[in-house]
Amino acid sequence: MTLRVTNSLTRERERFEPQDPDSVLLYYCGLTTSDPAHLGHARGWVHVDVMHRWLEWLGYDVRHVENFTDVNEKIVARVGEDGDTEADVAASYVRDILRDMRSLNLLRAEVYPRVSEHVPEIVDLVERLIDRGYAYEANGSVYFDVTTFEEYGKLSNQDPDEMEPQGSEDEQAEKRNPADFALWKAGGVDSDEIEQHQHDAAAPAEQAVETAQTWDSPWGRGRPGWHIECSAMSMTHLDDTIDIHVGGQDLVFPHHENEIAQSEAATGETFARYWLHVRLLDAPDEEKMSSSLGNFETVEEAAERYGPNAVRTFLLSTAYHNEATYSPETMAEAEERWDRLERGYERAVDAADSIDARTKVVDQSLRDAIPAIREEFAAAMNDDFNTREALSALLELVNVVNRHLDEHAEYDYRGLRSAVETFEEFGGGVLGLQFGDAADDGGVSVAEEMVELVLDLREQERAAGNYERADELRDDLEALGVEVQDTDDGYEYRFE
RNA sequence: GCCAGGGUGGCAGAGUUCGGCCUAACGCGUCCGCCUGCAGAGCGGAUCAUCGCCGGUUCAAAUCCGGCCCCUGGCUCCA
Repeated sequence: MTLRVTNSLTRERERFEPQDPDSVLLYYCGLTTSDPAHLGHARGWVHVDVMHRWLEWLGYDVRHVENFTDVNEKIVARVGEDGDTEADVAASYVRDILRDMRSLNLLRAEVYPRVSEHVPEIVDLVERLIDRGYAYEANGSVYFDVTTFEEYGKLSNQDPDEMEPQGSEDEQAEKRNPADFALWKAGGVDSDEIEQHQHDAAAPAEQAVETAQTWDSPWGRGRPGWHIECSAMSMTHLDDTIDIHVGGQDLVFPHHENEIAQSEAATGETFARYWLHVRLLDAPDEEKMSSSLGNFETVEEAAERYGPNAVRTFLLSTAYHNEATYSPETMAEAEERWDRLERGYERAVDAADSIDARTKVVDQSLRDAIPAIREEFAAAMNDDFNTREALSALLELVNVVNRHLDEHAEYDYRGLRSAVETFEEFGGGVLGLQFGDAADDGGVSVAEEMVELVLDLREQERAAGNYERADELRDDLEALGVEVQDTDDGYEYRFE
């Protein structure tokens, strides 16, 4: 069984074979640090995270690089009146974004390179392109001449002649072809452009512009173009040719198309062998969710409100390249799915813990189901990272466990243990869900002891027939986020 | 206009690459039953889809071919 992925370059599902059979070079086009991260970004992160985890499960050594674009007009537009600078604003958003990533239990990338720290590499790359005849200088700016790269348009399947011009009017005047794009931009940033992106609390555009970073180059002082960074950082931290390049599908053109052109022109080698594009998340009004439309739910809000596991369950409940809509309803459903999964896991753990490891009870239907479910999960992941199906397989495992527990007076120890292992290995290790988080820290917490104290009191009230009082106590605990369930063997509870 | 991707039950969403195991998964919702002081959780059962429309190929089509309708994204900063 081998991994197959849908390659945007060919628009076909292909067998995945990295250059080096033991390792995978993975690059993800990260964020421009000009706004808080929203759920749409999280969709990309979580799917890339799961790809990373699955590749490791398959035995590959994964080198994962994810950039931050910390030099950009939109960042300058966020400069406030309190004396901060483009660099300060960017650094502050980088911190927030890394915090958001941690909150979603993402595996760390090996490197999070920033544009501001790679200007020398960018300048080198631009020089190479000029030397090789693919780029030209004009008034201190440098442009890539798209007519020199025959395959220009191969990713987005477009003809440069039919494309609309890229860049501002001033740029148009100095470019040879309308579709040429900037590799290096002379001078600082334009205050009119900044003004367009500014919010309420912004500093006057003229003042903000003063804080924009510029660097020396062979063409004079200036700033790197938008696309060149990813090429430079990908080559610097990975290699001239990488295996997988992932990004949002909104980046197909022009960003990724331009990356291919400038990278392959510079090295003569294939830039990325497999291009995977994550579909944009739709907002409740069915428009795409995006920073520029301002219709987003931030990662911080969502993680706080629903918890990281429900958020991940939501994002993984749709395959990465399909349409997905965020709404209170779809999110609520994801919460239910996650709850069912976690309860199933906890039931299996509790049941296994409650019995002697030496018991000889065997439930053949349980034992047979588990390898089948494992196979289903692996097949789903290998089929272009079909996380929806993978999640379904795990929910099937919940069914199997529950049925076993309900239908048998004596439990199958080994069967339950392998179910628990499957939850942990696939749900935890691959999908990055965190089971039994609250109870995970070993000893019994004070909170638990106090909840038990209250529940013991409630049992006394129930025994005395004071149901009204008992229900009050249960409601009070519920209000504090403690879910109470009565069973034949007494109460059970869990923290929500 | 050009490029890309979609339209599957009340909702959500797999399956379409390589047609048959799809009388269509998993979940949510609704209804009934078991259990329960009640509730929840769980279990059992039920409800719910001629897979956008029309035509074709085939022993066989959600899956292939042709036409049509509708939707979304990209072509401008955006994961």
